[in-house]
Amino acid sequence: MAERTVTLLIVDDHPVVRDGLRGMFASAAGFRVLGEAADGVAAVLLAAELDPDVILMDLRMPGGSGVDAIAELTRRAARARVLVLTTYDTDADTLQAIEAGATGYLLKDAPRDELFGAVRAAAEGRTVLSPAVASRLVSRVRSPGNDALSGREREVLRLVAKGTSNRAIAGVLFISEATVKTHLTHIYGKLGVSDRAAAVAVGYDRGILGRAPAG
Amino acid sequence: MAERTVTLLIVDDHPVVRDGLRGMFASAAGFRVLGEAADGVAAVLLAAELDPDVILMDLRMPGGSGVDAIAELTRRAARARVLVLTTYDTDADTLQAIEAGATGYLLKDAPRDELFGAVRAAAEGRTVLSPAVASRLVSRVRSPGNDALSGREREVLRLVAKGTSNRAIAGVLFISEATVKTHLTHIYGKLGVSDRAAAVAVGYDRGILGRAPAG
DNA sequence: CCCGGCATCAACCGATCGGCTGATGCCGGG
DNA sequence: CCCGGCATCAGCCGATCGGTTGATGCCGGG
Repeated sequence: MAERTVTLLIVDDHPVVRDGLRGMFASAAGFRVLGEAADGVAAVLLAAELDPDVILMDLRMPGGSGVDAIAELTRRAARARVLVLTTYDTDADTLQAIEAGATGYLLKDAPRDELFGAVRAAAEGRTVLSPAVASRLVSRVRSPGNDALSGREREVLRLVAKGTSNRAIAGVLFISEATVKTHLTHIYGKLGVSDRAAAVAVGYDRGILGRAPAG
Repeated sequence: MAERTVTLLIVDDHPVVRDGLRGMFASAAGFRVLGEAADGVAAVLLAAELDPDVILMDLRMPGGSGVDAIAELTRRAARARVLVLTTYDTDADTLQAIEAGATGYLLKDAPRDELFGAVRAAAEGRTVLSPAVASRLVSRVRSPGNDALSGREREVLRLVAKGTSNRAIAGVLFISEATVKTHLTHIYGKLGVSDRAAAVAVGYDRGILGRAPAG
């Protein structure tokens, strides 16, 4: 069973990373890289064409995010298992990827052997999570949904981060200022803060706000 | 002159990236990778031992940052030129690396040929900047220091990001609330915002606040 | 049916914020 | 000397914020 060759598709917008991954799997027995893609859209097309066992995917790429690609693969009932391999393990990313259908989630600093093992496990449909991600999921399961912002709340937070007053937010979203305040009260409670500035900071820390360049 | 072999030291905490870079330079003529390091401290030691022409260095690594390593190499008058290769191009990172002595600065999504050219240029002591970094430096030179926060201003901003009120900040910093407000007025002016929430957001966008995981 | 999550809304009021107006003093550079 | 940057401080006041108290309605799941 460990002798079965696992076929791979590598999805990352960084040439260095694609090369590094290809080189790693080329030098290890039991893996075959079928192809590479630099963005989510190409990944979905190539997966349909090449039908790999496992797709190694970064989450943050220009032109369609990894999460969207995973969701699309899931929608198409693609055979491939998606193993997320990324620099970040922020809350928003982790959960979205897993909810979209990813089988595993590893950070890019994982040693080679751990990566190989994770790919094999993913090919067999087993879930592999980096320790940090596993820990975070455990916490989330213990207090489900407690700190996940609703879509509307995220909208409000984004406008707050732009410096928009409650009154102006009400105008933008066609709601009353009282509703804006209510949303903010919920946001503060979920993020464990007491004012808008701290909410923005936690929003960035958790990946709700801002977007770093592709990882 | 283009036939001269450039020797390299690769510094990055991600095995994937180190492998990718080594593979890239192995498949190109005119380069030789002398060694690899996973953190800044090891980089400084290896540079002294191997004496490479160019050091390819990431800025964010555990156990001593890239900027510190660059500064130490500069202090030791190491022969090697440092080419920063990183995921980010935030203001704080860019300037710090260049001020510490880096010869060039490229983003990891640079195509192979651009990377090769940059390494050759760095070996000759020529400065190579990615377009985004170049553009930012030009803006900085046009209005030097205009939007750089003073140390005190950064202290105030960090406390604001924690949700501390002006009055409490005054207590923490042993100043009057009027002084806190004055600092904030300066901060808002420099960051081009009108309230604390937006200041925190821009603080994150510019790398003044927060720290993302290693790139 | 009940419950929870989400979205919506109102009023009151004390606290805080930020603009605006001023000011002083120190330091380094030209 | 002057100038700019930095740090410090004061007072006034309108606007905004956030806590608190309530409320309604929709939807889906048990």
